[in-house]
Formats: sequence, structure tokens, C-alpha cells
Amino acid sequence: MTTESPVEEPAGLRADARRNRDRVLKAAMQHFELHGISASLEEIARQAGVGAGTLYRHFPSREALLAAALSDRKSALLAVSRQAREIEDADTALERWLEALQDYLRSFNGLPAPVLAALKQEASPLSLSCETLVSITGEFLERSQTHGSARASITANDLFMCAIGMAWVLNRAEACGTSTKALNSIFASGYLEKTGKTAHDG
Amino acid sequence: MTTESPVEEPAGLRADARRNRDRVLKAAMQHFELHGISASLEEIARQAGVGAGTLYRHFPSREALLAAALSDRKSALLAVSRQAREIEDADTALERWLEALQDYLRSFNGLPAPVLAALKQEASPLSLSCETLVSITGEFLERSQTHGSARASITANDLFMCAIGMAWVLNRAEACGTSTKALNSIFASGYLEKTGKTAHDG
DNA sequence: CCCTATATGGAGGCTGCCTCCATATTGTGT
DNA sequence: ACACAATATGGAGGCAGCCTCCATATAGGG
Repeated sequence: MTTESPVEEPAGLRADARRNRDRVLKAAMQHFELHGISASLEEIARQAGVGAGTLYRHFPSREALLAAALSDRKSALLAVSRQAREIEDADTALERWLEALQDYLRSFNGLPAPVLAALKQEASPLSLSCETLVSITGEFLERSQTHGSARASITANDLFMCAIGMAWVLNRAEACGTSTKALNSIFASGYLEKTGKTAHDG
Repeated sequence: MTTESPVEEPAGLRADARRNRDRVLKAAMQHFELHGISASLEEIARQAGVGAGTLYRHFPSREALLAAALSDRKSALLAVSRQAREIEDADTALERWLEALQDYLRSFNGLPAPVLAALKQEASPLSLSCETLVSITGEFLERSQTHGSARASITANDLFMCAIGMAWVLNRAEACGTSTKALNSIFASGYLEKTGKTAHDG
């Protein structure tokens, strides 16, 4: 029962500051959703009714703003991870997690790029979030490797990368004759049969 | 024996025009290689020793310049496709093609994005190139589906999308603990075993 | 009600995109 | 050899976005 506020807000802000911060955040969520991660920060400030300086005071970089704008969705994602832990079948749990992860990565068009960048820069406001995601992915992966059918040679990092790649493609390609399902089927099972005709794709 | 010039050049240009065009192209290749597809066009013009206007006269858009700068590599890619057609084993041929395709897509950091965009816009200088690539992919895919072990449910388009996604990730991720091999293994075989422990991944 | 710590906005300096046209260069016809 | 159209050039100029800085405004404790 920490707080019911949708996005965590730094305490100790003056009332006007907090109000402005909220406005910026709200505008940012709209714009990122609509125009992808490259939405104009000045435009966001304008719509929030504040000056550029105010925006930068609260969110020193685009990534900081992104991270804040993702906060709700990240909570939702973590909630899914908790649910998935309760699922008995390891493969199903992994699948559910990967699906949710992809949804998250597709929150804003282009999001995969800064997430990937954060993964190696570690100085980004997104990094912390990232590392958590990789490690959760690792958790489900290991469970599936031990108790399910995930291949043993696969790494949490590699799996995460692939998820990012898929999310990236899907965000840009869905209008063009490709479905989430089709791509994820390749992701899960590859483009090759492993042992002649086997399963559920016929 | 058409011409030995490395990049096709429109005929009927005045001598100075052709010279400048070449300079721009050379500078562009360097800059795209070094800074990715977002390299500054003004900077390219500057290094080529021409004005911005000249650059835009010869290459009206970033994509036009990109397409021209890729010309050599595209020829090389098509050459590989011809070689691969001679390979007896359908799966090997497909694999070789996909490998070359990825190399091509990784020519410049960020290239996958405009390629994907060209796929649905069809008005881009890259589109023609794109459609060819998809159709060649389809050719090798079908052969492998008929005579090799590619899964029947897979589409040329989907396979191409995945290749783009992998190329995109790899260009940005290799510094960060991920190898081409690992990712392509997931691409080819998925992250799941299809029928219990099978093959070559121990 | 005052006074200070805090917050604000928007001007200003920068880079990049792209267009436009007065000027310069080419090479053809004589 | 030369002149003169057709062609090509460059960089100024207008626009938009990023980010910083600081004179000014405001909140809210005493």
C-alpha cells in the first residue's frame, strides 16, 4: 500500500512544480504513443503549457522522460511476471512472459532502440528497468530449460535481444502483411523443422 | 560486359557534374559506414567539397543517396544469390542466402529501418531493391520447403521481416554480449525444442 | 505579510534539413 | 578560336528541433 498514484512522483516538489511535471508527463505519454519515441520535446512542452526549460528541469533527457512515461506500463509488465510465476507449465509461463515483454516494448514506436542502447550504456534512466527485464527473462528461460522444452544452449541475453528485434519489426511491419503470430511462430520454433514434420503447423 | 564502373552512373551528365556526384557518393559511403544512416548530409556535402544544393540535386532524398551508396553491395548480394542457386542442398542454399542478406542489411547501422519503410511505401528508391530481395528470399524458401526442411507454414515476407529484425538487433547489440551465431541459431531453430532433445546444440 | 528557496519561460545559440536563384562552368555549333 | 545556350553550382536563408541560461515570478514557512 505504498501509493495509489499511477506514476511515482518525487516527493519534496513545490505544488506548482508537481503540477507542471504531471502535465508534461501526460502530454509526453500522448505524444510518444502517437508519434513514437521521436516526438518533439518542444511540442510536448507546448501542449503541456510549460516552457522548454521546465520540461528539461524535470526530465533532463528524452530517455528520462521516456522512462517516466513508461512507468505505468512497466508496473503492469511486472505484475504479469508475478502472475506468470504462478503458472504451472514452464513453457506456458515463458511464452506468456515473452508476449507481455513484447507488448511492453511496443508501447511506443521505436522504443526498442533506446532500450537496447540502455542495455549497454548503463547510465540511462532506462537501464535499471532493462536489467530487471533481462533477469526476469532469464528466470523464465531457466525454468523452461529445466522443466520445459526451451533449448539449453540459449542465453537470457540472446532471448531478450530476439524479443527486442521482433518487437521492433512488428511495430513497423504490421501494416504490411505480417502478423504478430507468424513472426512469433518463427521466433519460437525457427524457420526449420528440427526433425522432419512434427507438430502443430500443418 | 556492361561497364566496369563500380556504381552505375546516369549518362548524359556534364563532366563536372559527374565528378561531383562521384565525390558525394564516396563521401556518403564513408559517412554512412561510420555514422550509420543518420549521418549528416551537410557534413557529407562538406567533405565532398560541394554545396548542399549540389548534393540534393544529385540525390533528392536521403534514401536516394542510401540506395546509390548501397549499389556495390547490392550487386555483391545478387552475385551471392546466383552462387547459392548452384548449391545442391536446399537448406544450405537458404542459409547462405539469409546470411548474405543479413550482411547486406548490416552495411550501415540503422539500414533496416528505411528498408522496412521502403517495403510498404513503394515510392522509395530502395523499394525496387527491396521487392527483389523478398522475392529471392521466397525462391530459396520455397526450394527448402519442397526439397529441404523449411517449415511449410512460413512466408517469404515473414522470413524477410525476421531477417531484418535480426540484422537490426545485431548491428546494435554485438558489443553487448551477443553473437551473430547465437541469434541466428534462435532464428533458424527457435528457442524451443520441437521434439524433446534432438540435435547439435549440446 | 514578508522573504527566500524554488520554479518558470522563453530567448538564444547550435545543428540539421531542404529550397532557391544569381553566378559560374561546360561543350557544342560555327 | 569563340560565343552562347544549356547545365551545374554553392551557399544564403527559412524552418524545426535540441538544450542552456538567467532575469523574473511564485509558493509557502515564519
